[in-house]
Amino acid sequence: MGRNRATLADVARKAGLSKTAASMVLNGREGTRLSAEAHQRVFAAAEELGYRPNLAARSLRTRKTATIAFVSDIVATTRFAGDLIRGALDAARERDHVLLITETQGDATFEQYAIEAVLDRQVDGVIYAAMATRRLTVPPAILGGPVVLLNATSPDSLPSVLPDDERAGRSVANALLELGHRDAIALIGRNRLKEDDPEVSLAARARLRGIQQALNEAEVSLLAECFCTEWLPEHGYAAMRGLLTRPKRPSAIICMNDRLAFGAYQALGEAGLTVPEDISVISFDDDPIAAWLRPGLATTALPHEQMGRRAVELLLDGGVAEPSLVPMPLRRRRSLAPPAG
Amino acid sequence: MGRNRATLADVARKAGLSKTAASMVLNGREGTRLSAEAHQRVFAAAEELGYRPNLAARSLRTRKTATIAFVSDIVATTRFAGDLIRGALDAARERDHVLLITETQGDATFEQYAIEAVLDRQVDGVIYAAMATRRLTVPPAILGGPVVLLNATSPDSLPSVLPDDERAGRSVANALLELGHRDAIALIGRNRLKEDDPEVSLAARARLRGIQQALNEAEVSLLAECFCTEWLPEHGYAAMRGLLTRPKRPSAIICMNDRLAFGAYQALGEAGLTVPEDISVISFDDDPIAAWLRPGLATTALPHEQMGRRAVELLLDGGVAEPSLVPMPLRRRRSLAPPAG
DNA sequence: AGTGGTCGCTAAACTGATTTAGCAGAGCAT
DNA sequence: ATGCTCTGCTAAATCAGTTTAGCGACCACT
Repeated sequence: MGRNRATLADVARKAGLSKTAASMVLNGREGTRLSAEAHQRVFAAAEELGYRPNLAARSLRTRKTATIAFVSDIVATTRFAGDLIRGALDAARERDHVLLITETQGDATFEQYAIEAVLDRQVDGVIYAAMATRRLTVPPAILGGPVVLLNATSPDSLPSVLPDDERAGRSVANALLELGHRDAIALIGRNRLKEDDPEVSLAARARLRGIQQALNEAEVSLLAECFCTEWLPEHGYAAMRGLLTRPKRPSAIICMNDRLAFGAYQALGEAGLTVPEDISVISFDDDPIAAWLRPGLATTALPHEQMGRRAVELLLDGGVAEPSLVPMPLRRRRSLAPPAG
Repeated sequence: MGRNRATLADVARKAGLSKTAASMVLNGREGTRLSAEAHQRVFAAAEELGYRPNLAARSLRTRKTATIAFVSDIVATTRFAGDLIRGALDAARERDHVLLITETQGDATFEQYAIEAVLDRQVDGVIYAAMATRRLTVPPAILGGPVVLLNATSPDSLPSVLPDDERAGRSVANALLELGHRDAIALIGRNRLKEDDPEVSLAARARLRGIQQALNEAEVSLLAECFCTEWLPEHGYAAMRGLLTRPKRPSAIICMNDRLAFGAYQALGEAGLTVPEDISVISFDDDPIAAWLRPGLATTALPHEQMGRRAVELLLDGGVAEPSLVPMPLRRRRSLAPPAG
């Protein structure tokens, strides 16, 4: 890979100057008293030789690598991970940095390995990302340098980036209230484990809190709440079927995520009901499937790209210790309508 | 990040030996005549000091970084990318390597930047990956070192990894033939552009060829073929609606990917038809949605994790120039049944 | 006694950058 | 003539490893 590259010494020789001079010119050092002509000659020589500095040599000396580690539990394999990484990649490129990606797969041995691998490579900082928004404890080994938590918080009060699920909860509830839904709103996706254990999820609790705040302000209470052991389509399907056996049919459904909503759609379709004429549906995440459903599913988007970007910004540009909340925009699609009758 | 780490000199001093001796022992060099006792002392000292070599210093000398560049057009943001990356990550870890990830976003400037960034970091090799299986030309700059194409081929006859779409096409057609479908099989997703331009897609042509081979062998011809401008749910939906207006209703549908099949399901649902009793459906990709559909969608899985793994293996363990085809396993799900009546 | 070979180990060069410390020459004042 | 400052530049150290060349002690053989 790229042998015979020109070195700084080559550039200096060609410019008829010392390595010191060449180094200073190319790094744009202030306060050196090198002549304008010397500058010219160095730039010309570097250009002509296609000089690119050897970063291994540079970082040996400076202890900077212009490289950020992106360590995640399992995020790189999630449907959403791409956006997290893309945002980070973009922000890193803008700052002339590059991303070293590793995955721990939630396994302590792998984590140990990943941490050592990135520390050995002298990365300038670590982004520690989680798949599910949650609280976690970071391995002490990486605390020697800058760390930003992505989609996670920790007891160590490190800078962190989280989606603003609580506000998203309010948006979702308000979207229904504005359309006139009041006494027949049902919720699919309650889950004690997710709501109570911050190491499992922070999103469930925050979304729920947001929804309840908005409903309380409007003095509305939920018609029904369905508990689901997981947030997968099959659970949304089962919950929706359950709701349809009740005496009073809901006018609108809030699902805790899009996959549940997909399941709900399936149950509604089988029951011969149409969205949104018979029932409105709204949810969270903006999974790609939300746009594919017929009609399109209104939802609040997890701003993964923004979050990845923000994490890099906090890491390189410096950031505060309190969590940085990234807004989740409401995607209005055709699954919303005023209540029938 | 990791200041005050012990250096080789520290280890050597503690062991009462020279840096040379310490280096040789720790690298397990054969043919040095260092005593067993010297080995002991070095290992003990390294262990005690928690010594980890500085990789910048090492690679300055050896020109090896134990780092692989994963350069993709836009793959890192696709739903499937995660698996590609995970496979590569796993294989890399097993070989004590790490992945540097960049994206070109199909933009020449970004590509230039990405290539320079990875070459500057002296990576040991490059995996050049594409989102859609296709032919492409790799930037000459990276040809100085080992390169493997992932999900792509190039005119340069570089080692490459591709899914075996043609065989998948045969599996798909055979699955239907085995169930007794013959004269009422329809195909959704023909697309001249994808079939004819290898720089757009290699998958479309290969899948089609496989399907036609299997049908020809059974002396069966397709009832209908629907052309789609894209392979998105809405196009599958439209195509399926079109098929249902014809005099003879198909007994089975082959969709060129799962998103089309999802659209087809939607149209079938609206028409009050059930899968698989009225119509069987089978497709390609094993998008997560295939498992979420009701009934589950039979499909041939893109073996992304395997492919990522294979790419690293070819890169580090050496590989041949002809494309390495990775089988696409058939996922049998409930969307298949013998033709009605 | 001299020569050659093996054993166990080390000094020093080398990789390619950054950075510190300082030198030669010009200009000016005393 | 001397001392001082300023300008424009460079030699050499440094980072932390790997690698080359070779040294001294000991033994065996002629």
